[in-house]
Amino acid sequence: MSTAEETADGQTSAWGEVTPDAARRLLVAAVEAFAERGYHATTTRDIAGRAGMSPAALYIHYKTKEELLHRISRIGHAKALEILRVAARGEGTATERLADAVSSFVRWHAGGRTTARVVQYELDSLGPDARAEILALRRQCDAEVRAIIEDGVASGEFDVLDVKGTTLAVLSLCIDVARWFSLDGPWTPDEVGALYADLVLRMVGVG
Amino acid sequence: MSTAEETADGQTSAWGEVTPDAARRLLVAAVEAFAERGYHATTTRDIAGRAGMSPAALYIHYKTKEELLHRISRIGHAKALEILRVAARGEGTATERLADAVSSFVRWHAGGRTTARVVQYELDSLGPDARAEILALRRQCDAEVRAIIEDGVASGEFDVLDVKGTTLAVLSLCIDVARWFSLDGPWTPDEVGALYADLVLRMVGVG
DNA sequence: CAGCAGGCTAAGCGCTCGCTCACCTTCAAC
DNA sequence: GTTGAAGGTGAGCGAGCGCTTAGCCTGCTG
Repeated sequence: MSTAEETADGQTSAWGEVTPDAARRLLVAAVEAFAERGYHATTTRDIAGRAGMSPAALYIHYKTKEELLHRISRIGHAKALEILRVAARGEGTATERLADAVSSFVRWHAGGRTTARVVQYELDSLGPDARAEILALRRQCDAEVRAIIEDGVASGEFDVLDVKGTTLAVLSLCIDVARWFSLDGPWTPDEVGALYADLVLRMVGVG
Repeated sequence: MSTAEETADGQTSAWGEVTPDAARRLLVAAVEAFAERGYHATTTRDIAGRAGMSPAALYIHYKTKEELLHRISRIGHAKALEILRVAARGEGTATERLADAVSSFVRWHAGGRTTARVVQYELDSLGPDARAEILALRRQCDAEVRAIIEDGVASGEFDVLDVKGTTLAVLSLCIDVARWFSLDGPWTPDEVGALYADLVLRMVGVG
């Protein structure tokens, strides 16, 4: 195995920042377990077992099971925000930037749906403080998409009745990909990304 | 209290078919608890407590905690399917029927989001047999929406590149309403229904 | 009134959970 | 070669879980 690790669903992980090695293995194991069964149905024994360690080893690197979820959520949301930022603040027309944002955001949710599922659906299992921190990142994601749509409306590219509602719908559509997407299904992440970019452009009145 | 019961989020329930009274109270309590905390984080003691009964009372009316989820899922999916059927098989053009289907489906997810959340997001907590039964209902929901879209394509009302993918996206958009909608937010269920019907018509190229 | 079936509870069983603790190994520093 | 920090284990604690059981009310039947 090289230094670039692979998760079960083939996504090149962004967990490189997590050290030491044992802590990263535990984190990756937790992502897979949480995605499969949900946070509450996952036991610390299961996580440690997947990482090839004893149950007690988990507590050398993490204070609680919830800290694992918190770390996963923060890193995952940071990655999602980065993807949207790059697209939103890139060059090109609002149309091009929106298509870019949607297709790359959807590709991330489809290709890394193990991570995305945890990040998007296990939020409520966090305590109030951690939850508030993550919700702040989420609001920033919303702001990036809204900025593109507002640009498009201002330039006359888009025809949108309700900017806030449309922004929410676009993000909602992308996020829900993590719920239904499967690599066994008929589409690749790239294909869903392209399809969704087209659908979203129609939603904002392009074409 | 009248015979028409109200859940915490103000939805007039469709639980009238559940008898006797104690069994219905337990079911409504379970819906609320599952929606708030998720199936695995909900205890049978919590459900019984919300229904004003002792923990043991639950097992007079239901064999297991999972049977509660199963019953909720089946009744909820049947209701969702009925909503789509009425819209899909009503009179009018494909455009009118699609708008009707989306707005009423979204209204159900928003107004009864307590129920909808359980129905749409706790499916994986069911055992294989129950899960398969519910997935069959879900496929019927998909078929109803797809039929409308195919009608619209055939009549020339719609311009759709990928009927299967667009059907999935439409349903996905509607379902995700249950995740984010809140009565404390800026919209009523009716408003979201109208907004989403407009967005979906744009997705299928009605313009 | 006695008999009894259905609905309910208090108590608690067996189990697994998140988490801890006493102890062991490895290895770099001196 | 000794030491001490870092990383790991096996055993197990207290708590809470889903679920059961013995027995108690209540109201209908004869």
